[in-house]
Formats: sequence, structure tokens, C-alpha cells
Amino acid sequence: MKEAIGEAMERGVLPKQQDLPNFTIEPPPQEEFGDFATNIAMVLARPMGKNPMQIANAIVQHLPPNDLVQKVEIAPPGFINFVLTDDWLHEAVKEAIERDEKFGHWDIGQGKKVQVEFVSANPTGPLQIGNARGGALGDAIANLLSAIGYKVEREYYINDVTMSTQVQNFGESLEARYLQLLGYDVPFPEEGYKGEYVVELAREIVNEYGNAFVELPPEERRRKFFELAREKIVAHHKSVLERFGIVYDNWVSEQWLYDSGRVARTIELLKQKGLTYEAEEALWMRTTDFGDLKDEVIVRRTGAPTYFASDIAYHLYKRERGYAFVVDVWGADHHGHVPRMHAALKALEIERDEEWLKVVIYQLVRLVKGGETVRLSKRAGEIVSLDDLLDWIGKDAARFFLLMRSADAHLDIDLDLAVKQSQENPVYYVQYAHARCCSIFREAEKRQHPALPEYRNADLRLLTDETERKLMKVIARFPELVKEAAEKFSPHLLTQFSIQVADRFHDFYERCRVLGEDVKLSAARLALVKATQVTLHNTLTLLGVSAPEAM
RNA sequence: GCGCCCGUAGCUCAGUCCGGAUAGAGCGCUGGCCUGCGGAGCCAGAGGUCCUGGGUUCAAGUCCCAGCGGGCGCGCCA
Repeated sequence: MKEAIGEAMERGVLPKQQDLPNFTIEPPPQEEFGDFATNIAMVLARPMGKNPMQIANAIVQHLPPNDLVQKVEIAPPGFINFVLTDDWLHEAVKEAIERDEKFGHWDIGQGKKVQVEFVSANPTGPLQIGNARGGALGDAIANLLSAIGYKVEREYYINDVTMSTQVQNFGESLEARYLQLLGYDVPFPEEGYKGEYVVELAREIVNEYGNAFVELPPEERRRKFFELAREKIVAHHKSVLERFGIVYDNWVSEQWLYDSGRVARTIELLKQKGLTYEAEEALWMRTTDFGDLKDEVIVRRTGAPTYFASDIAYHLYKRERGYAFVVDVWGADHHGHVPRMHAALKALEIERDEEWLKVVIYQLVRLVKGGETVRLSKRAGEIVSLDDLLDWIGKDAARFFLLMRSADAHLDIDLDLAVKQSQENPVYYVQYAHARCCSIFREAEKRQHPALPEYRNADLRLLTDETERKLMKVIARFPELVKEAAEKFSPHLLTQFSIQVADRFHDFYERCRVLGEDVKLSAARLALVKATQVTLHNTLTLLGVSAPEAM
């Protein structure tokens, strides 16, 4: 392309330009227009002061000959459309078959170590639907980064600091339930955690330890309760997340950051660097010097460090471990935390332009039941837990559904519908397509079809039906899509893509009989089915959804 | 009041980063297709002020400005 423009400029057909502006070469919106299209002539119209159609003409006249290009057309207002020979489609099919599980994988990350941290809930209750979204997102992002060549670690940060308000409150709730179970008439804290699971935890403690804690001083008793509950809850979180298909490499405790002295050292470091000042009996950090909207307290009047302080310590700990970059997946209710974290990291010269900490914010999930929005509050005990969700619709549907929209979009789940109509979830449509691919191979084997041993060397030029070409095209797009989804931290692109692949496969399947009389054609079609199967398998795997061979 | 996200088909949402041709999908709706490798499927159709108003541009769902509507933040909570 550049050659053609250069040539045209040399010959004086086009005015000379120093630099070419950015232009695009991409598949056009309508497939009839061709395989690829470029807007270069229109982009050049302004600097050259010429009509885009004339420029396009000049470029096309000077295009170097190329075996891959079958036809070049100019369309108003100035697009240049290329129709390629089908070689590139055939290459994609071959690549899918040959690379199999590695199809769509890249080496962009060059084995560099990165980290994705997600879910990271308070150990004060079951994981709920919002955590499920964070989980599905974080895990899929980790899969994607791994697919483009990074060495990815998954991390869970346990917000378990005993002096925190939430944890104190939780301890009081447990204490009240414990005493109530033993027959004491004690009031339940007004702001306490009202969920039934608190009663169950208290019951477990009663069963294991009887009335051993009744005589303890309340403060000690509450801490003991929380420690007992913490172990149970974290273990439970771990097992539910595994059920959801997520296995972490690291579990980091916030309390440990305190116990190991990291929080204290971090505060010292900030002081030494002159980034702090005292006001109103508290210690503040000058985050506004680094782009934050207001300064932040890092040590309270009471002497207790804030969550912000421990989070800086936590990110320093991440930094120590040598990650090329880290991804934090947070709910929208934490978005206010983003500018101050970046400010802190800039102040500590860990990053300059938000290139090290990548925060993915997902909008909260709204549940609709009986036509009404359900307000979720752990303390009020209105919880739809990840367990419940998995019981109702299963891992695959849950993950697919949670990854169907961009993280930016609010996600509505009608619970009645999710339960009742789970069979209509698109995940089944996609999985069915994959199972069908497998089924065709099973059938071929059963019949000992002569095309079966041939398909790896099939003559793909026999694939001439429109449905075959469309299917090949979508398969050919897969590697670029993986890259894009990984770089944008946007797994939903894959969800949308998988539906399209399934769609085109079903079209093809209806129109083209795979196992037929013509052995060469059957072999070519088997190759296409295999490539489809690989593409669907890899897409679903990246999403964390299983790709069943039979349903 | 300030900040972030969202506003596109009856519903739920892609597409906006990086402007481009006739704005897409799923569900729902209407009408067709079961003697074929899996009907958990396929085909056809109806359905749109891309929230509003300005601006930039040859070209705006996309960029800029001002509004409106919804969500979430703005704590010495996490």
C-alpha cells in the first residue's frame, strides 16, 4: 500500500506528503464489499487537498502485483476494497488444526510475569453475585493474558484486618448469636450481619467449643470468634470458587501485611519521602500532588492505619514480586479508590502513566426478582450467594452469562428467568455446536469413513460454498480477537464471538453435508469442522466454560 | 455540588478507545422447515428520534461542549 502511494507520489500523480496519516485496513461491515477494506484515500483527502475517489484511483493504479489479491475495487466515498484469493482462509483452517489448543495463542508477553487480583472479599460472609462477576472476569482476563504469552498469577487478597469496622461488627454479630444459642438474652447489634449463615457459624462454634467462650472478656471473645469464623469462611470461599472453576496461586492476608510490619514500613517510607503531613491529629498523604482529587488519610486519629495505607503496602508487596504489570478487578463501588492508588504509585515512582497498575472496574450486578430490583446487603442478610447461582444455573451458564457484557455495562439478572429459562441461555447454543463437531468425528469413525484419514491434508480449495467461506472467515479472525480481548481486558468480545462461530457453523451444517460420497470434499469439510471445533474449544476455555464433546 | 459508568429494536445488550459504506446479536414476536452427519437446529419477516440540543468534519452511535435520565462513589468504611 505504502509502495503504491510512494510510487504515485514519485510520478507526480499524487502530491508529496512527508508522513502518512493513520489509516485502517479491516474487514468491511458488509461481506459483499470484500475481505478487507482501507480508508486511506479518505484520510489522505484533506492533506492532499484532492477528492478521495481520485486518490483511491491513483493508489490502485500503482498497487504492486500480489498473488493473494484477486480483485481490487473502489467504492464511494473512497474506500478501496480487496477481495483476496481464499488462500488466507485455508491457512487459517490449517493453522487451527495444526496448532490445536495453541490456536489463537501469541507470544506477546514473552513469558513476563503478571498478576491478576480479583474477588478479594471480606471474610464476613458468603460470596455473592457481584463477587461472581469479579470472579468470572478476573479469571477470564488471566486466561487471556496467559494466552498471549504472559506468565500469570491469580491472587486473592483477604481483607481480614481484625480492627476493621466490618470485622469488628461481624465479631459482635457472631458473639450475639453464640450467646443467644446458649440461652442468654442478649440483643443483636442493630447494624449487625443478619444472615442466617452467622447463626450457623455460631452453632458450629457451640458444637465444637460449647460454652468455653462465655467467660472470656468480650473483646477477646470477639477476636477469637472472628478468627474461627475467618478460617471457615475463607475455606468456604476457596471451595466455592473452585466449584466456579477458579484456582488461585496466592492468598494474601491483609492482617499479615500488618503482622509482618509491612504496613508500618510503608508509612515510614511515605514519611521519609516527604509525602505526608499531619493535620487534625491524623496523618495525611499528599495524593493531590499526583492527580488525586483530595488528600487522603493514611493514619487515623486513633493511630490505626487506614485501608488506603495497607493497600499501598500491598501494592508495594506486589511490586517486590517483580510483576511486569498487575491487574486489579474491582466493583464499581471501589472506583473512587482508583485515582488515589495511582497517585500513591506515582508518588513512589512505581509508575508514571498508570502503566503498571491496570484497574478493571465492573459495574454492579442488579438482580431482578418478581419484576423488582433486589437490594443486596450482607448485613441485612439478603444474599444471593455464588453457591445459589451455581445451584440454579451451573458453572458454565453462570460464567458465560456474566461475561456476555462489557465490564462497563450494568448487568441485570432476572433470577426467575435465569432459573426457569436456563435452557435458552446462549451457552447451550455454543456448546451444542462444539458437541456437534465432535459428534461428526465420532460418526466418521464409526462408519470408517474414507475421508477421515485424509482430512489433515485435504484440498481446502473444494470449500466453495458461501457458508463455508463465512465460517472460515470467522475462524481466521480468532487469533486477532484473542489479542484484542487480552489487551483490552475484555472477555466479552469472546462471548460475542463464540455465538457468531456457532451461528455460522450451524448454517454450514444445514447446507453442507460433511460425510458424503465425495471423499475429497468430505475430507475438506472434516478439516473445516475440526478447525471450528478447535476455535470453539479455545474460545470457551478462555472464558472458563467447558466445551463438552457430547451433551 | 464534584467525579466515574451507563442511556442503541418490546426486553437484555454489542458496536464508541482508533469517526467511514445499508447500526448488529440474543431473547421475545409473526410465518415456514423434521426419510439425512445430533431439531438443544435452520430459513424468512416485523421491529430503531442510536437520550436531547449545539459544535467539529467530505463523513458522527462514535470526537468536543451544554443539558436530561439512571447507577455508583465523594468516610479518620473497606
